[in-house]
Amino acid sequence: MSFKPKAVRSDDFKLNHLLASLPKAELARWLPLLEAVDMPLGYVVYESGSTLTHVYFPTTAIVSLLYVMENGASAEIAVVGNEGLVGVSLFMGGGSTPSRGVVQSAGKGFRLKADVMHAEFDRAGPVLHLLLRYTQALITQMAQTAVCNRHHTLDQQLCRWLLLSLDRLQGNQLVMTQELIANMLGVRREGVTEGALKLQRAGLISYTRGRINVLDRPGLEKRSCECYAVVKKEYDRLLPNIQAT
Amino acid sequence: MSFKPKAVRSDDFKLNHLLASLPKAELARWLPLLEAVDMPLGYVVYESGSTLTHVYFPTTAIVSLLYVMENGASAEIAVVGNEGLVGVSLFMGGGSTPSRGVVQSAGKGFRLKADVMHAEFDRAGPVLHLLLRYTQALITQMAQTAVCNRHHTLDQQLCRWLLLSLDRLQGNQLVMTQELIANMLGVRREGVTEGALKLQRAGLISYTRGRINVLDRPGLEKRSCECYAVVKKEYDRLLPNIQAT
DNA sequence: GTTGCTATGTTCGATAACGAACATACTCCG
DNA sequence: CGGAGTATGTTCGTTATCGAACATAGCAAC
Repeated sequence: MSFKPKAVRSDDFKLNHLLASLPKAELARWLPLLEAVDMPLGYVVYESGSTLTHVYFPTTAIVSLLYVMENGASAEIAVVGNEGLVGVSLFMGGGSTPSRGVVQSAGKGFRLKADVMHAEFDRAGPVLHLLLRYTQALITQMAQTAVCNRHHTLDQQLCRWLLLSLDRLQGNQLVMTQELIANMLGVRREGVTEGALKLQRAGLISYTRGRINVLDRPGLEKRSCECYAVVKKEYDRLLPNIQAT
Repeated sequence: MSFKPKAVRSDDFKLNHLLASLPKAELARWLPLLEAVDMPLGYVVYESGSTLTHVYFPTTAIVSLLYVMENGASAEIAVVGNEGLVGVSLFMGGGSTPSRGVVQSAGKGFRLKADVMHAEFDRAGPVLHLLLRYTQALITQMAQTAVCNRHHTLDQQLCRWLLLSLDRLQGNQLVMTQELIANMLGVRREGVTEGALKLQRAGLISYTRGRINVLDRPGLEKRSCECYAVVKKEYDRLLPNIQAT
């Protein structure tokens, strides 16, 4: 029996929408090179300023891109789940970026080595255009985060954030503490508690110790600011083959 | 005498750092296709959701990318001057973006038609990598804007904004009203007045009716939040051939 | 020089979020 | 079952910014 390096054997990769939408030829090239990885809560996918060694394609995990300031405070810039990929700076140029990628909801994913990614990108084929369209959608999310941070209330932003996370998960339960949410939004934990209480009292969610059940999704959308819809619409426009979970 | 379509005759294009850093071969192709344009204050380079017809390379003008909300409030996402280009969504994919590009400081620039840009991009040569590195720098600016909007005071943001604008101009005078600055930052005009007064009293700037003179640039940098330096450093890293004005 | 417009300055109460301190309550583990 | 650790709830004074209203002052056109 010969040694066989780890390779993708299941169809799990299809859970990632970018991987699922690859043309057959590229998929055939990628499959032997994709490495399945566990992405536990808090795992740092990449560190601010460090050279990226892989690009990650989450399937069931969610990764937050966040910036940590000199004084330790942080703010989320964007969130990436099964709709996308973590590490755009690898193919955009530079190979690093002044933010951090942290797993915000535990799960699995796949990764591809940097040199493989570069080679694929340099083929200048359909993969390039797919990745750039994804990056454009990510840019929209970042831009909208900036706007949202400027103008919208914590309550609105909480709704937006819950919806963004929900879109990247199966089911309607989020496993995360209010403390974690506060860190992502860059606000105090108490503020999240108050916001969550309002939502619970209104019957939109219910939660206990790190488990949030969304009971009324349309209700959340109503309470959210426009930012959620703007971003969602832009993802759908730019990546039309990629359906929501 | 045959008709000669308008073409670039002066060396003004070199004022734009991206154009100046083009390899000779690409420059030769581009020169006959570059169109010199006036960019007056308030000129809308592109509108939210509209299909881009050109990519703009400012030389002496500054363009703000901003998002206008449903209720009319606005917030700046990023600022582009002679270091870059307006209209990345044209080559990133989609051809439009949910923001608006507005001339924030009058001046001149050059533009290139969409189909020319696409053709250049598809050559997958040095131009592609240059444009993507620029886009990566722009992404950093957007991300940092999000962080800044979350955590920093109006006074700090005002300093950051003045410095960002100053970097994109020759000289040390900014021609813009406090009202305009307020619109860009997404704050009240009164807030800008108070911030500007503090800076004037501290001897860092002096101004009258839409003309701001920067007297002490290092002083401004000290009062600014870290965001300015982070963004500047990233531009320098990603576009090393491109010097500040 | 007067009139009108625009830019800047000033004030006041209202509000959203902060920072800190502390109270409760669930759940896991022994 | 009981205790430790963690998650959530509550309160209070403080601060930055808002929204609105109004005052001053430079500049331009007649």
